[in-house]
Amino acid sequence: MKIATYNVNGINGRLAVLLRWLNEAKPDLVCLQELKAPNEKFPLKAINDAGYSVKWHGQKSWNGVAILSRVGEIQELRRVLPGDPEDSHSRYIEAIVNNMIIGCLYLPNGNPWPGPKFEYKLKWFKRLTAHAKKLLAEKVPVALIGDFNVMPTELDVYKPERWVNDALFRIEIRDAFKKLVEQGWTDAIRKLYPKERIYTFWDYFRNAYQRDAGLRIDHFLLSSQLKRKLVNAGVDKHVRGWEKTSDHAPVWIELKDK
DNA sequence: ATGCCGTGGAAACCACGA
Repeated sequence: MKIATYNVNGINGRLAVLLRWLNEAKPDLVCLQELKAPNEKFPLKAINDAGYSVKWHGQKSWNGVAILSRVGEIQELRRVLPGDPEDSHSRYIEAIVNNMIIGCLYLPNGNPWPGPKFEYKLKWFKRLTAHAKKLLAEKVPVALIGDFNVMPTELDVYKPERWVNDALFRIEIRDAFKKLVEQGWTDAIRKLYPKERIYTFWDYFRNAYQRDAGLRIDHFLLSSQLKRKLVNAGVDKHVRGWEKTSDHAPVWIELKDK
């Protein structure tokens, strides 16, 4: 079972890149973020033709998340993170697939700090943490997957000192991530590669990709039932070098069947 | 230290991203 996450930065603008990568990597499940398309402009036929069924939650211009599967039915559980009826951003979708609960998320960016966007990010993180606790209490295989917009440690940033006042690296956000993980989640990439510099995002400008000036912000958090099955993980870094590509690269994990 | 690049949407600029 290969599960991937990919912030596509506009699913229609990146459709050729997405399809090329799906065909090459052949993930069984995929969590997508930043669709940047309203529900009716989701490229359903192209995704189906690539062999995937899909549940998605779009929004005009911004955000948008989707879960793709080529291995089993996607049983949607929710498309809103609980805790704020006023929140209109499409940043969360959750489903049962292959006897797992998959929570696909796009956490708010939060810049600039300080300000209302940063406060929204902190609140969203608290809501996620509360919901994550309930998911763990169900004692079933569950994964929280997506663009968390946080570099958990200094190992996850090319130049940590330049990012200390950025909303992706502010200590409040790193603490929020730490608190979430300490509920009992496993950061899959760090579990397998505790000391390596691994990035999942490179800015479009200043030749960030060529300089490998990257960030690790796309994560897999696994419950204990899935941690046991974790056998491999990686970043499809070369996809970031393709024409018309996203600023994120796809990230993936492999779980053994039993 | 910075939006230098790139998207979508509206309108030939703006909001937003990380």
